[in-house]
Amino acid sequence: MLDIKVIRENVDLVKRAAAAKRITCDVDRLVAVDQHRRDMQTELDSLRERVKEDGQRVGLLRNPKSEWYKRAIAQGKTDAEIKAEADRVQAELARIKPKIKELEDSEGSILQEFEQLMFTIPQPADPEAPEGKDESENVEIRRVGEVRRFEFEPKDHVRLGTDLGIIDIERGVKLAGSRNYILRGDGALLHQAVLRLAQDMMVARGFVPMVVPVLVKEEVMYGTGYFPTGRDQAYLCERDVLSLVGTAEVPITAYHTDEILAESDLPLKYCAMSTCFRREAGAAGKDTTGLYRIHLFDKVEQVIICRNDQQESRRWHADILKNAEDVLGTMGLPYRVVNVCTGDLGMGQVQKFDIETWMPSRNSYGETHSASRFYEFQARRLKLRYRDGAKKMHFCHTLNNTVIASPRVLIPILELYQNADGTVTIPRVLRTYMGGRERIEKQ
RNA sequence: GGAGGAGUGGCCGAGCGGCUGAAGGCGACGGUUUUGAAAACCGUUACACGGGAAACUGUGUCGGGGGUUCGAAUCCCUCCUCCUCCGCCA
Repeated sequence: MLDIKVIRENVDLVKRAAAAKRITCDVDRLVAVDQHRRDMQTELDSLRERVKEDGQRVGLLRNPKSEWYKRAIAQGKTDAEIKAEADRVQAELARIKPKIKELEDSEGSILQEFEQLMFTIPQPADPEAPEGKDESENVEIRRVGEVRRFEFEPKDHVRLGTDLGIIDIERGVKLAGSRNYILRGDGALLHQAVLRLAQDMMVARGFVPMVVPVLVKEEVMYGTGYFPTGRDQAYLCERDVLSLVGTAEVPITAYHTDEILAESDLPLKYCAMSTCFRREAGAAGKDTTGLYRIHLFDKVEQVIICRNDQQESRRWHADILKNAEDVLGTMGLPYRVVNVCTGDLGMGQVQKFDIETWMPSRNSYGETHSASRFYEFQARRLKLRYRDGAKKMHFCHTLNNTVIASPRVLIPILELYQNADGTVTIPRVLRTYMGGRERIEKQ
């Protein structure tokens, strides 16, 4: 959400920014509705002021003990005259009342439209985000790690996992439909191992671990920017008006909703491991094989809430990016970092770095992490504020990044660490979570 | 799920139809005093939207929504949340 005052004064800029993001929104309509809304408020305010003042007068005129009443008597008015005046004013007010009600009703619908339009205006991208139409124009920033060359014919993770008895896609689909899977034995353990490793690293870096709701209220989805635009990507529990989150970013970022924090509280660093639910609507036929694009996965997410300062926000962005890179680094996985172009940015993101990890079966880097900063876009929607030393109120800045998402990350792990005999060597850092074992063998 | 009770400012807590955005206390902040600190005393201490260059000013907000009334924190309806008891379940 942007500040309506800023939109009013920068209509062209907002339009251009939306165009750069390839997001359609009706800025002109918003500005018109805003004007309408303000006119209406002015009118209503003055009407209400009158009701308030005159209503009070009625009370005083009807109260023989009031100063007003005594003064009127002193001026030579009779009780009957005073009563008549009270009746007159009261009758007049009674006539205004339906008019106010009528105005209030139309104000309601205008406010509603205003809010809806506000929700569709994207946060302008930062100048550091490259201009581009879609993900094909993302810009690679760096590559880290050696891509392994195989001296034998490598298997993809599905073949490998199926042969080892640790991945069972067929039965996953039997139970839950396409894009579902079952991990068993060392597959299940490996999944939990990477999550634990990631969480332990974050805790060591001062992030507060949390366990959060994954079924949340609509306002939380709106607040974080996933609604209304991304509504079709979410599983809804309509009977209860709750939505399953696609990431723990949602509940963590919304944690301090409606609060006014102290500047000294900031930055707040949180992480949470949670299950993530995604409908993958519109992705039919895309990435259909294996554990890449699935409806349900687990993820450790990191979120930072910091002061309203773009430079500081940038620094934390670099920080959370490094956290994720370190997780991949410690597991010895080769990856590259990509600066996401404007056309591939979401509603509220000002800049996003994706980390893509090398996946032999795809013969390319595949996205495993996504680090975004929002400036105050989410904070405005969530009313997430703080007071500075001079007691001035500001919206916070928010940022988030994946720490690890599994089973997607199991793709590079299994494929890159496979051996000619079909076994998989367990990366050293994961062994403590796997009973100290060195390899995964057929079960 | 059934029966009761309760939701007021950062916190505690008054108010139960009018001049109450809300007494009092605590906390926090600023000041006086002090070598410094404490104590004491004085003052300040919500948010949103609108108007205004600003000073300032109008409106709304006492869990949410609706209603009664000239006028509602106060009365009525409804929803939500929390507490207690009973039932059920992990």
